[in-house]
Amino acid sequence: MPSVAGEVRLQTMQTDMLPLTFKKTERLCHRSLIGELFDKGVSFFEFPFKIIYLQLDAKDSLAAEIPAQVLFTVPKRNHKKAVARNRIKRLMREAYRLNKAELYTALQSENKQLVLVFIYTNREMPEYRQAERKIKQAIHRLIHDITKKTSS
RNA sequence: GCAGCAGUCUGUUCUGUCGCUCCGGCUCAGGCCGGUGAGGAAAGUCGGGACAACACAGGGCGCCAUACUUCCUAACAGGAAGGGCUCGCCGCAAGGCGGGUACAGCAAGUGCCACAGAAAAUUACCGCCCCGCAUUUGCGGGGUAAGGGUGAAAACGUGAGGUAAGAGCUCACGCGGCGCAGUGGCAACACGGCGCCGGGGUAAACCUUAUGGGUUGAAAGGCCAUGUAUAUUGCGGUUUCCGGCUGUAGCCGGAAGAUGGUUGCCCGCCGAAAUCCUCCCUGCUGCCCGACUGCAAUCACGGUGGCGGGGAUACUAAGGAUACCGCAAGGGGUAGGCCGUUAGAGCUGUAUCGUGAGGUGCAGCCCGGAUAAAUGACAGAAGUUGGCUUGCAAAAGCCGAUCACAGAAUCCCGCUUACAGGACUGCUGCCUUU
RNA sequence: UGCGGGGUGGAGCAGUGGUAGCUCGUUGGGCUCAUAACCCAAAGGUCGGUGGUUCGAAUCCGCCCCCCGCUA
Repeated sequence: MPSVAGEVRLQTMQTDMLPLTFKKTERLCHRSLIGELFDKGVSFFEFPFKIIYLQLDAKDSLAAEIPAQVLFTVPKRNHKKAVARNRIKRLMREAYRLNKAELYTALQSENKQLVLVFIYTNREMPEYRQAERKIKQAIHRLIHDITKKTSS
């Protein structure tokens, strides 16, 4: 029964410490911060995503209790129709929302804050499951990068 | 029943889990509860408005747009009804039905009409006819536009008269145009009558006529925060003359009137802005002292205004200071918030008026408001549809389709374009049954 | 959001109603021992699409598609 399996999966995730919400404070809305991110941020590819992130040093812009602010974007060049762009962004956001807990705990343990952007670079429409897998991989790599930087 | 054409409407639903936007309520807070949430095209940005800022006595020219009539509308290049023209089908015909239509004027002027052709608009190559000279084919002058050929298009058509040959030159019938009055119609127009005329096409060629049009767009605009921009620099100016009143400081009227403004140009018109007179110390008092956020932005310091007190200095409009007005130049900085912003040419129902687009009345309802931009993801079920299997059929089972076009960005009315499938209406044709 | 410009052989561009052209490139031939240059010749174009106006449209008009640019 796939329905039961799906519900079980969600219930197990609910038992985690962090809730699965995705509020406005977790999204990157500040114009100048976005500019700074694209200007100075570090980037890597996890096909079909390009991820750019920037660690914030002082607590200048973000509120203290928020570990990270994120932004999802799809270039108009690859997807001409607004419907397609909206859908891809929604899928990305959903995958991030369900898998961000690990990143948050890692950041809190390192006492760091982060702004990051996911850019969808493929011309094809994504499958949800595939997108979720790739975003998980990207988050793992992100955690790896952060912890390595602090240790070195 | 099927096909074609034209038009109208609709365009997936339910359940569970986890989420998002806005609104309301509760909570010290994390958060919780309730409600709410894409389209017929939200698209293209092609018309027109609302709204906003700036501008604006008025007239002429220019520029842009529109173009059968009447009506609808806030308005439109939109729509409705009607008329003309045209195409298709049916019919022997009269006519009927359906589709299309940028449909004012070339008979106001100017331009253009390749090639061909004599000539593309004051035509004359071949031809026909007359006269003169040669008397042989021909040459010269004139008349003519019926015939020939060219072309997309050749100077009303047919017949008769007429003539040297011919020609609307004349006549009959017909076709078309203009004018006049008549009948029907609100009108476009239709019908028949009289008179005159026969002028090719092209205005999606310039143009003419009529009508309309201020410019810029929510990145408008308002408030707040930040910043040295009310910065700074240059030029010019904050009047002159006349008359009257009169308290001699001004007031009233007229003329002139810089830089300028008025839609691109011209005329014309508009067009005038100001106060003060040193500095220091001190008391009381008012205001400012971060928009947002937040339960809360206070006090003090500092700044500034008012009313006082004290001290020093100066002695009166020559001048000085600051301020203001217009034009030109002008490097950089801020990149945030709130309002505008969603109750509206609104939606639903109903009655009524109208052929119709639509109008009016009554009742009920509140129905997105985001801003790197919410309206979603997953799972299941139903529906639709395609394929396969079973079955005479009805139907059943399995597999598939992330199930048409597509996502609000100030709002509204239209137009245009995209659109799986489904429903309905009208007309035409064919077939079947009665 | 508001607006502007453009689409013509393989490439870059002319052509504003009357037979679609130029330069480079391509192909064939010549010249040369050979290549380049040079000379001669040839091929190659639904003029972005689709309707309309006109005797006639790349050109004029409507609608649609695509590309580029400006506006913070």
